[in-house]
Amino acid sequence: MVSLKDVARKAKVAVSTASLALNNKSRVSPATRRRVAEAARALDYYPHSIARSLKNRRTQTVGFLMGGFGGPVYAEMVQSVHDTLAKHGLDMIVCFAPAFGRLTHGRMLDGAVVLDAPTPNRLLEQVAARDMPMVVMDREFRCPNLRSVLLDNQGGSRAMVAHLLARGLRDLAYVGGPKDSYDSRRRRDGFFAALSEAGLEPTAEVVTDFTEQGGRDAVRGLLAGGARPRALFCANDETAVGALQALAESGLAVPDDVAVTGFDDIELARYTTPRLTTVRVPRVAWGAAAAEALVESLAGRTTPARRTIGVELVLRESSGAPAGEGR
Amino acid sequence: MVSLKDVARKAKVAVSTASLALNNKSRVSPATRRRVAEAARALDYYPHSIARSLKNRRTQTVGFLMGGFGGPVYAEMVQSVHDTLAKHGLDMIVCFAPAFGRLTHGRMLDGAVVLDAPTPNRLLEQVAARDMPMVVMDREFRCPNLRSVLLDNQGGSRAMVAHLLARGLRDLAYVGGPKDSYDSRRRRDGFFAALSEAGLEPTAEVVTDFTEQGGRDAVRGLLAGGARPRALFCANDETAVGALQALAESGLAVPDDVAVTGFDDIELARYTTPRLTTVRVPRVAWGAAAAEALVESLAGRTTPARRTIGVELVLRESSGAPAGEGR
DNA sequence: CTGTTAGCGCCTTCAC
DNA sequence: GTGAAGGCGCTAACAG
Repeated sequence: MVSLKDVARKAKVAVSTASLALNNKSRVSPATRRRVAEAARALDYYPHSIARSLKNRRTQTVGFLMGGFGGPVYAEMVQSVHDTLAKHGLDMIVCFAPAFGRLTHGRMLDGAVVLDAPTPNRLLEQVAARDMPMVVMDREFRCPNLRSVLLDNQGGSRAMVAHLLARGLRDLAYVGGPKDSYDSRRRRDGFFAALSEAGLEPTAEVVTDFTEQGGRDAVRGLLAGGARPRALFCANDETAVGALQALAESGLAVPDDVAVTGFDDIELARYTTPRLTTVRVPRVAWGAAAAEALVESLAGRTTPARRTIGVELVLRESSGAPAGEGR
Repeated sequence: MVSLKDVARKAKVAVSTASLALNNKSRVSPATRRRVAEAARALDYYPHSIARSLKNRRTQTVGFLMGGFGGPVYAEMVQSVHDTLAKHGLDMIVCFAPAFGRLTHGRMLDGAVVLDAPTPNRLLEQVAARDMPMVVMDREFRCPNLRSVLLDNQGGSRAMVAHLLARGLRDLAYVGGPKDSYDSRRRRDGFFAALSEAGLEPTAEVVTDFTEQGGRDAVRGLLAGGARPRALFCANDETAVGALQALAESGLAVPDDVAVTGFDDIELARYTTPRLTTVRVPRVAWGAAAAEALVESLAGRTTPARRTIGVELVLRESSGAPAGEGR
């Protein structure tokens, strides 16, 4: 391990001078600067990030707290967060709940992006109180050092309901997600609000866990119970995929007997039979916006405490939209 | 920011004593230990990881170098690597090529797992030479501080070829991936070896970029050129999905006119029409094995320089396997 | 058992 | 323009 001291010795200057020279800081004579640079190169010197961080009180690293990359929704978004941070010279460390406290409290991180519903507000408040800027993507939260970058889930649900109603469908069933998820709750809010504004009530409501399996089971149960909605509004695509399977088993035609819609626009949505009408969540833009917000906070600039990312309806055959649309 | 010094002062002991007490190190009298613990709690003290790392010369963090989480193959594997490392008290920092040198040279990392074909061997050698243990998942490499954990790509290809031949298919075309990918090259090796051992030659060979789009274009080209293979051996699933689309466009039936096989067993493979026969890559086991190998290296234990992870044939309808198999 | 001392590698006043 | 000294927060000898 070659340190600045070694470089200084080789260049026959004091460590401080070597430091200044390498960091282009104060005025150092061109001659010494060159000697130092040369010595550094000769020794293959590389600054020790940890030592530097200790001194600067900045690690150039931000954490991304999430529940797991498992789902098809996250990958692109995480990538986007990473890339955006990288553009600003920041590294990203992926962390799950167990490590989060240690990482933040230990000041291993300069800041964090959070997308993990189970994490309690209290923990976020604690971390924020220790003066660590954060951006949350899965809840509204008013607190110093904390900003929210959220999806317009309600808007998406409303648009979807409007689409279904416009197609003349009236008996809509809601196949929902976990109540501990912000996105899930807001999607539900939008659905119910839109429906009641139209003077309607849902035919049925079931709750699932946002998985394909969960969707299949829920819809099987629904059908077994004798319900015959004209449309299933599923709160995410994976659930909708399960719903399609359950309907196929029962010999019900989609969309002629029952229309099905999802939410997220995962890749799979273009491959189901029929292809799935859904709400596109702009994952790249979402992640980038979150990262940018954090960068601003780190720079000490003031930014809106809350930002909303728009979503977009994607019409395909599962809701009876004309074939060929929605690629 | 409350430091050990504050705790020591509050507990009326020396910093070193406080350190010992909190880390349960040397024998400290129960009374002092308690006083220190209490002071720490009262002050809401948390050790500063960076300072600790500087001293210990260990960051408890390992890097995962990859090309991007984009693809459907990576998510599960990365997750598995992460979880395995977490079990050993290590954090994982995801890094892409541009940041890798800085992170390793700056000793921000204790070690690294590498899965990124474009990264030159030379860089890995440099890093290894700086005494950083690494595990590579995408190349064979003999070098101190470096071990390989690889997929049995050849075995998978051979098994697949055997399956196709057993179904009586003879005119096989190879739809390959990028030549700079280790997995891609090995899959090709296995295919050609198995075929030539059977005394056969491929009908055609095309190269793609492992994407769906690439597969579609390649197969379109193949068909436009007048080729009429009885089976398309695609070197990954995404390519195979593209191939299925191209065949559908041409009105060719799968598997009756042309059989199609993939490699990886991504989720999508169960949803194509017909469902895709492929080689299952055990992503969780693969990631875990890589992580374990790194942990062993970090602990200074000697481990085999190379380990191979087995793969498994998954028969579905696209190769004419009886429906109902392969879930 | 506890305190004193000496760094880890770097950066940054502050004199010269 | 350059060097000496101090300290970031923590740990590990070594004394007492």
